[in-house]
Amino acid sequence: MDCVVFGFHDNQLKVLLLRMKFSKEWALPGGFVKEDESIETAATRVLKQRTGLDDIFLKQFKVFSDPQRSNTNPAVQDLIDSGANPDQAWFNQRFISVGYYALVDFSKVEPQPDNFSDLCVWKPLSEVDSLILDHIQILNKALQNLRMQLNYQPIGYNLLPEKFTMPELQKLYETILGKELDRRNFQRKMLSYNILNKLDERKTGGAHKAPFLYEFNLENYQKALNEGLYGGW
Amino acid sequence: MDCVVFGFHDNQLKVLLLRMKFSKEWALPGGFVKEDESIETAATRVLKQRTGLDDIFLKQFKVFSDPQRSNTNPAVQDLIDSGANPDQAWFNQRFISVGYYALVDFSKVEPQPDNFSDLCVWKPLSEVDSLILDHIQILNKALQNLRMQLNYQPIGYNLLPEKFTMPELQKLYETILGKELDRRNFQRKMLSYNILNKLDERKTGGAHKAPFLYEFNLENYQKALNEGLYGGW
DNA sequence: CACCAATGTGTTTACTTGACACAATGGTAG
DNA sequence: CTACCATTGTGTCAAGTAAACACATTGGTG
Repeated sequence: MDCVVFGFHDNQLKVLLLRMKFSKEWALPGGFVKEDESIETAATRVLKQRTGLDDIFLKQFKVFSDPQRSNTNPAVQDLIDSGANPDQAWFNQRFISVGYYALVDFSKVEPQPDNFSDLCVWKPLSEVDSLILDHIQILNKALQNLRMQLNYQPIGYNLLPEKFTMPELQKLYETILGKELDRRNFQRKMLSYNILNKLDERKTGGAHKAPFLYEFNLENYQKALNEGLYGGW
Repeated sequence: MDCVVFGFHDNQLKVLLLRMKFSKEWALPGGFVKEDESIETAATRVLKQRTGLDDIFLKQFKVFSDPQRSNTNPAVQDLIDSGANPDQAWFNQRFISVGYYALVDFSKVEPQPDNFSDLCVWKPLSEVDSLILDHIQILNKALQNLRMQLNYQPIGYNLLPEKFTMPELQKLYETILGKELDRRNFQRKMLSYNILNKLDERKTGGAHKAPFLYEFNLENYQKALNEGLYGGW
């Protein structure tokens, strides 16, 4: 099980990455599924360890099962190094991995490396180049799925603080999509989904006119997650 | 790996099911993933055996990993019965299954039972009630995903013959959705996707006015599969 | 050979989306 | 303290899209 953890900060989409102790290569957070837990449970458990957070938005997006994806594992030395080693050959067998992506509130995460790594940090997407194994493919596929999700499901809860402004939400969308949107049309479209509650507060502090704060209407948000935003037919 | 194979016949959506030799319970086609193949390959291999077809539309939709889903396997007797048995305890361990759904041309399928089953037949969705293990949940989740797919991806290739009429395509949509659509609006919307080639032939034989035949424009169809039908943003 | 169910095609209307205008606000620079 | 201005709040208009509906055409059937 491997997780692509997305966070939003500095008007950038960032991913949580680990640096392997030995090879100093970068990797996605992940872990093995225990005998008595579901994969969801494993993902939740691992993410709790890496970020300190419970209740993370998690979406399973693909199983990676190419027989060649892991049979020569460059991280073997790290694994051995970290003491958890039964037998080197064990690590060099074929593994199947279920890919998840997670959306989290950047400001609430406290990154923690695991036993195989010495660093756990946020990296802007643009600065990610090479990762161990097929992790770069997992990352790309996660991003593709995230963009797809934008088209028919709501996004933002778990990625933004509880209260946020319309411009912040828009920036999030623009960042994920990689293009700019019209401010007024965005607001109209967003409001038409009925997943937002407009609050009576404004966000002060920034220069310029203070924008209103919004929060997600969790009931409708959840409904939209299940049923999709566009009826379609 | 378990597959929900959908076919369209008699204006009904049907699923391919197997009847277990011993317990006479119904099950989805499935199989184990070999050491040296990907899960896709395994699914393709098993479907080739069950249906005789290559090149089937396959979509991975969910991994089923509840630890309780299979640890008391009602099909154990069938497995033992069929000779392929190492050790009864082996079958009673915990299994994880990757769910796929497949869309096939009903008329081209030649159903073949596997080693554990004595029957392989099409069942209308409405007549499916109980299946072994969590297969009924797998089926329901597949159906839910199929309906979702209808909203943002084209469907029909693999489910219909090469040449088909607009009313046939509409019936397919109506069947999957479980509701009726306006004939004229359906046609306009469908044509606007640019995934159909209108042919100069008509389908004769039926009573009443002979409808035109269409075929899918594979290039655009494939593009629409990848990019989705609605830009969204 | 008239009938009729089903198909091909078009129109009208309501609604949605895209492009853009203008007033209001709240720090900031001078 | 005040004019300034980037940014936000709100609205309008035109173009495009979708829903509802009408009518002529066709090809077996009785």
